[in-house]
Order: sequence, then C-alpha cells, then structure tokens
Amino acid sequence: MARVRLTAEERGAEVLEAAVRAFAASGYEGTKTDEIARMAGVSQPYVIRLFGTKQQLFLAAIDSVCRRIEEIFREAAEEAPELDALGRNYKRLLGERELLLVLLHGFSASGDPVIGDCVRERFGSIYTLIRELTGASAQEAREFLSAGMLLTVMSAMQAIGPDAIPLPWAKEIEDTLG
Amino acid sequence: MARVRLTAEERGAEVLEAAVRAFAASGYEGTKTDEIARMAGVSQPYVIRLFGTKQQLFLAAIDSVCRRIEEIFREAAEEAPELDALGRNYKRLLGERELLLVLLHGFSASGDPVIGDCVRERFGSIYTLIRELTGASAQEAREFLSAGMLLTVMSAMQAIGPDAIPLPWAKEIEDTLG
DNA sequence: CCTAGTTGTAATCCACTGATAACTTCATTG
DNA sequence: CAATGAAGTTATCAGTGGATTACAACTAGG
Repeated sequence: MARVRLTAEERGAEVLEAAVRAFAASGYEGTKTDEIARMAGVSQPYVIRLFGTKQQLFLAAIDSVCRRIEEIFREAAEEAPELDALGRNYKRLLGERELLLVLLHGFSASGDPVIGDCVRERFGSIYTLIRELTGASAQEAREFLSAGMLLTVMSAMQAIGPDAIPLPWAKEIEDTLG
Repeated sequence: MARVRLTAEERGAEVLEAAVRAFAASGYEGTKTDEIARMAGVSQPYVIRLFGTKQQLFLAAIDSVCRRIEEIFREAAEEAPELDALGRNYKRLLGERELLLVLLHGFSASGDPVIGDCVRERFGSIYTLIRELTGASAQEAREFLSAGMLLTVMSAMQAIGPDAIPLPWAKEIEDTLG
C-alpha cells in the first residue's frame, strides 16, 4: 500500500533535494523556505522543523552538493586519473546544473561567517582531492579549477547549458574547451 | 561656505558608491536599502527616490563597476598590450575588491531576468574588450578570464585579499600566479 | 527678501518571511 | 485495541524591508 507518511529521514532527503534545486535557482537570501516546502510537497513549518533554520538547511545543501561533486571526481579518476580526463567530466558536473550553482551561491553568501567557514573548508577539500586523485601540480590544479569557475558563472548567467540564451561570445569561449 | 545640501546628482554618486560597497559585501538580496542609506548618511526613502527601486540601484552598481573594470583594463593595455601584463593588473582589480565582488553577485542574481540581461551584456563586453586590447586568441582570453573568476570567488570567500583568513590551499593557489 | 523649485526627512504602510505553538492524524507495538 | 510517539498541518506571530506620501528646510534667481 502506498505510504503517505515517510520517516523524517526520508522526507528530509526529499526536502533537501528540493532545497538544492531552489537554492541553485535563487541563492541563499533569494530563496524562501515556503518555496522549498511547496517543491517538496510539504508545509513550510515542517521544513523548518526538519532542519532547524533556513541557514542550517542551506549548509546541508552545500554539504550535499560538495559530496556529489567529490563523488563525480572520484568516479572520473577511476576511469582515467589524468586531469584533462577529469576536465571532460566537467560536462557531467554541468549536467547536474545545481551542483556548481549551489556552490557559487555559497561563495556569494560567504559574508555570513558560518556559511563562509563551511564553504572555505569544502572548497579546500575539493582542491586537495583533485590534486590527490590526479597527481596534478598546483599550477595545473589551479588552471583546472579556474576553468571550472568560469563555466560556473557562465552557467549562472545562463550563457551556457540547456536553457542558455545563445550568445556569440559564450559560444566562442565554450569552443575553446573540449 | 560648507554646503550641507548636494545636488541630486552629487548625492546620487555618493549613494551609488555606498551601494557598491554594500552590495559587494552582502549581495543583491542580502543588502538592505536602509543599510546603504546609513552608509551614505542619508535617509532610506531618499535612496529609493534617487534610484526608483532597489533593482535599479543594483543595476547602476553593476554599471559602475563594469565601467571601472574596463577602465582599468584600458589603462593596463596602454602601458603594455600583452595579456600577461593585463594579468598582473588583476592585482589592481583585486585592490578595489568591490569591483569583482559586485560582478559576482550580479552573476548570482542572474535568475532575475533584468539583472541577467544586464550581466550577460556587460560580461560579453568585457570579454570582447580584452580580446581587442590584447589581440589574444579566444583560448588565451578564456584562460585569462578563468583565472579572474577563480580569484573572484576566492576573494568572495575571503581566501585571498587583505582581510583573508589564511589557508594553506589558498596560498598554494595564489603562488601559482605571478 | 521672497518665492519657487529642489533637497531631504518623518511617518507610515503593507506585504512578506522565518519561526513558534498548538493541534491532528497516522502507525506501530505490547 | 489502546496508547504512545512520530509525522505533519493550521493558525499565527513578530520583525522586517521596500516603497509611498506628505511635509519640512534650504537655496538660488529675480
């Protein structure tokens, strides 16, 4: 029989998924908890009860996307541990558009010290992971991350991606990558 | 004689300057017009009257920082039109920390179609200007902008810059640049 | 010096948003 | 089946933040 009620853990996972999509679209301050609630098919107060505060929910979203990003890098490195092979897998990251966007909004919300701490630590871990997985030099890793950040902001401004507004300069930049 | 009252234009310039600093620190949604007003030493309703809406004020801030960024690039290109000479001038950009931060918050707020349009156009112009000034290839320009975006997000998360929290990975990345 | 236009403020509105409290409904288990 | 606890809601609050209105104060031109 179809369960109408889920465990708090299960429902929490659904809410978190909705939160990731919502935060990716509108950022930390720009996203309303009510919006997340409706996306998850749940009442707004319940969202708060599951995560305590909006801030904690955002931190959970950051945590979630960073785990996924690291997972994608690990999978890619298993196939081929070279940096440019990982690079080709930026496509996979951009495929799950929310991942890099939530991270970007995390950077933007770093003015909040709690979020700042979280984001600095996570970003450092990703950098370190990339170097460990590929054996890349600091220089190579920096170039790799740089490209990723450009793609991220271009994705944010809808200059690349499935729902992109076509722009000549954006195509030009995109073509310089694989 | 000490003028207490300024023309709307003069006062507007002061408010705009305050807005740039405020938006750089807290982003579009995160910044309150009242905060900008207090920074400019003026009442909150007057800020609104000078610029119409908060959104228009943000657009004015974007416009202001983009003009300044282009100005810096032009000055740098006058000294030496090579791309890596421009690169050394990222330091100048990072010196005026608000410039890249406001732009970053513009990217993050691209979900708003009006802001999105503005930001796409401005970013495209900057890309084009760089290519024109230096004669760089699309590939070179992309690498240049990429590095800039990484520095921007690192600046946002206070991993580089004057008020930076010292972090080993951040220093490692910073050292890979001139 | 006076008056017309401009600079600027105080008071206030109202919609919104995160959070709390109190209550209801379901499901499990002894 | 009763009861206990967990899942989820409705109602509501308290604070906020952008915007409007009406008014006050200054300054320049005649």
